Amino acid sequence: MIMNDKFSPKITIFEVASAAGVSFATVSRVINHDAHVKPETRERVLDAMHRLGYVANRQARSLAGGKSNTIGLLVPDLGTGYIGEIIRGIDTELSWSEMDLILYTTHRTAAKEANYVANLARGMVDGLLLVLPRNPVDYIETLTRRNFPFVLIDHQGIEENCPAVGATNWQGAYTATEYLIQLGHKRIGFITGSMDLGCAVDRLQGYRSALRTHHIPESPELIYEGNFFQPDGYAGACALLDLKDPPTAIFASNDVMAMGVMDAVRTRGLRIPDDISVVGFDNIPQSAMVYPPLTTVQQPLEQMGRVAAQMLINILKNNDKDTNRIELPTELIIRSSTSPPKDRAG
Amino acid sequence: MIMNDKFSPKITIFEVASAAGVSFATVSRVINHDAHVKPETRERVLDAMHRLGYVANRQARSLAGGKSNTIGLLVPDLGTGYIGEIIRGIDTELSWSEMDLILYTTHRTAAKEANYVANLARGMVDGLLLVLPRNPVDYIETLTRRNFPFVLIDHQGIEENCPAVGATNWQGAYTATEYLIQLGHKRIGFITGSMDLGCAVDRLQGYRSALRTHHIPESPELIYEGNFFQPDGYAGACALLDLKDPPTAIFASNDVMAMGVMDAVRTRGLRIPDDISVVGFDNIPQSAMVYPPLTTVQQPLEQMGRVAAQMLINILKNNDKDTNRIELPTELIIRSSTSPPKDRAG
DNA sequence: GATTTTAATGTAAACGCTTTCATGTCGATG
DNA sequence: CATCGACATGAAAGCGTTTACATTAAAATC
Repeated sequence: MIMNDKFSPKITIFEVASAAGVSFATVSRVINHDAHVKPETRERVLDAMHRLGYVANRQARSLAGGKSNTIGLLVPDLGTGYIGEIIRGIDTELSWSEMDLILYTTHRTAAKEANYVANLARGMVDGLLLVLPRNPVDYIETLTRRNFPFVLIDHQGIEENCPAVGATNWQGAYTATEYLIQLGHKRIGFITGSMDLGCAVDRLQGYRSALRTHHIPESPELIYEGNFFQPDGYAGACALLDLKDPPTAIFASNDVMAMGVMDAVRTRGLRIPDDISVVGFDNIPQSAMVYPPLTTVQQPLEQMGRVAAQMLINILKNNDKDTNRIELPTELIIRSSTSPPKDRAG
Repeated sequence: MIMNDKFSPKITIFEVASAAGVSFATVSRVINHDAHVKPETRERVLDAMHRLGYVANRQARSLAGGKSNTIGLLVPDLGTGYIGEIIRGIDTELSWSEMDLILYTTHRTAAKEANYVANLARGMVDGLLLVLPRNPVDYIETLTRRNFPFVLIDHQGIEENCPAVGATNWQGAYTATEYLIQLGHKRIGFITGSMDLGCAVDRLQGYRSALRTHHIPESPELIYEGNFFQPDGYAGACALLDLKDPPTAIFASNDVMAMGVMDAVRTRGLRIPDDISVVGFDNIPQSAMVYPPLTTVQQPLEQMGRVAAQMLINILKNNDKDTNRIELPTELIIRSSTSPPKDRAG
């Protein structure tokens, strides 16, 4: 039954009811898996529904039932594939429930973000999934007070405790930095992400801690503030390579910037990893495809989406208010963009 | 006004109406930009709405008005960034109208696709945007007969005439092939996409036509049937390079497969472009970032999304049934993965 | 100034469903 | 045999809008 045209004139519960010889209320009960329906009756109704090609009207259900069976997904943009991975996870998980997904792109505009949230929370959707929220402080408190279900994805707040899934950014950056140190690097450049994002802060902290642990003094000039975009990587690498005492390795806070770094390094006629080691963060699909393949810290993006969706559904179904922050482990993926520094190798 | 809590108890048109001292019908008129409202009254209502933080209930509007102000977007998946670009375009265009976007991922399952379409067309959405539809024949006819608005994106049907936006795939492949021929290549390998997709067929035809035009005999063994995924590129390249008389250039039907080709070529210890030239199709963001940067045929993905959204909105608003297939021009982007063949260059 | 048009607003009936409450049926109980 | 409960079903009241249709007020016509 692809699409039942013969019956095109709207099939409502009324039609189904009369076809099955019951009242429309009974049909509604069947739809909603109400226990108080005789199995035989249920069968008859189900059969009629099938025969007529009945499809429930979602808006009507929402209006009457007070829930939309829709969850809202707010993302900054869709450019990098980073978000795509997360959505894939969400989508997979949602396909088990009967929920629909409404997509909103904020284009990194904080105002738009707050506005969307305000509207959505007024009944358009039953729950909210917020990816990489810009400044959620604006609305999280309200959402919480209203008891409106939501889950933050990839946001480490300094704020209160609320449902969120993230990755162990600190740990990931720490491990990667330590790896570089163990290769023999002493001067390691770092390019930050947008510092208004918790994950960017955490990564920087991880880098710093690793240096501290290994008694390598931190040089402010080795830290370049970027914004998670590729040109920042390029600019950052240029700035770092222009230092009198340039780094032998550069750690970019995400893969996209790392690509920019690679570009800059190559432009200068330097080779990766022989002259400069490069490390990224995220493990987006193309990081394996660039040349040389990028050593990076893997974020379990798809899994993050999955887990977030599960959490939200759980809150929705069981009104389980106790779900809290979950951190998924990152993993260092060693590829070919890193090696011991030249002077030491030689 | 981020979110008006003081008034949290549901604000409906009734509340607004009494606050503005008018009947609720008038409020509805204001919302729907009805001409028959005195400007002064409209002002008063608008003011009340703003003060109370009124947000219209979408489900109710849909139910009563018969339209959902939502358009459905059906995509195969979100893995490659290819779709992301298209969505970006759609999203941009939609942000001007008041439409929402519901996202459905079919995971390349034809059955799921038909099913979604069936459901959606029954009132959940006002119109449908179908990206890279799998076998739309199943439902296009029904959709058309029902007069349900939809636009196909990136699908060249052999079928009847219906609203669609695509790219000049044939032309793009022709131009790229011709470029390789002009570089001096005589044996050019070709890796196809999924041949159940119109665009894949067109690209193959473009390749063939270019050969024919330049009187180069077509060798069946130089054509490898792929599926648009990276491993197909790898496998295809291996097969082609294993020929007794291997090609001096390989043209993959999309960038993702071209990456696979590059991988295979490097694995064999051959150099790009010195030993083998590689050309892709799509110009996805990472094609500029791989090494060497990939020569490819640019598809105006973002623009395709934009145009498709415009078309749909146009159909929706003006019931303009005359919109038809639009083909956006492709463009050959020459980067560093191509050069004259070795024997001739040497 | 009485009458017709037109503009502005109000009234009430859908829209398709969920859900509470009331009704009816049946087997079991005293 | 009358009574009680549990279970199955029906009836009806919303849910928050849109949209004919009806009404009123104001402007225009003669």
